[in-house]
Amino acid sequence: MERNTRQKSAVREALVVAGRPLTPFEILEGAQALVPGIGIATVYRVLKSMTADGSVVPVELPGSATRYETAHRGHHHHFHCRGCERVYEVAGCPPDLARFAPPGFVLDGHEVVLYGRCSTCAVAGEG
Amino acid sequence: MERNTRQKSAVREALVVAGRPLTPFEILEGAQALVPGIGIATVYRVLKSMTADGSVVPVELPGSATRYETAHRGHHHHFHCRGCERVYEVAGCPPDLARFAPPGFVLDGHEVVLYGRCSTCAVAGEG
DNA sequence: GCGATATTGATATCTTGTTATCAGTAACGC
DNA sequence: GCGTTACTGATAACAAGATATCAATATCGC
Repeated sequence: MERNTRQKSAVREALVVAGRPLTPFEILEGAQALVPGIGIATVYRVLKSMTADGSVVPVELPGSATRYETAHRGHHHHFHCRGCERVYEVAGCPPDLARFAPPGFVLDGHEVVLYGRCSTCAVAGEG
Repeated sequence: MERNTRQKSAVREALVVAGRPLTPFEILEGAQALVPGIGIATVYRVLKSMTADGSVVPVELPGSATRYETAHRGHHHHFHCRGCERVYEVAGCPPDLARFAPPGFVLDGHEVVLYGRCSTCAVAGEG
């Protein structure tokens, strides 16, 4: 039978607190604040089971490692900061994307990724 | 001094003929039709130099290997077929994406990826 | 509290995409 | 046509992300 462990709670909590998609390594850092000593293997294991049970969903963006976010967040897209490499959730979605599909193509999904600088990096001018 | 070789021409030709972003392996297949015996290492080498001189640009999409397309094709996006995994170019672009960026965020680029079935796979029902 | 066993942490291993190595080949200025 | 040397093909090596291994530990029904 599945057991509730401090490690699983820490992973879930790290994702909830962040409110944005995190890489396994970012999750590790967040979870270590709650459970010192937690290892990356455990993070991957927990993410795998949470993805399987649907409580967490993978977020794949161009050219970077898979991130994870809590499920049931509604349709949304992402903003990828070029300064800190963090990914943020953005509400809203361009209407009528189907008109861009070539004739005869069947559209069943889409992904929009915005690039630029988050409020912190825009001010700091870093990166 | 740089030399023109049949291999370089074959890689370029494969990209031009396809008219869509190709993976290094797809390029290899296309180039082998022109130059039997061409190897994957050469494809990578040629792509690297063409990317460096700007005649070819890398196309990174979520969850798949980097593809390459000829440069100077103007602003466009891509359609990723779930059936054959081929990626097609799509013209057009949703207007006013800046309104989706959170307050204080500076937008300097975007990527739109459409998913579904290309005309061939839509008819075949395969995948 | 006890015991069965699911889970963990450290690390080795695997996978996929890409690059380096190196001897043999071919492009091109002459 | 020749010679120099950039280029090629086969394959070993790398890199990064993810998974497997295994002894030690912690959870939870009793």
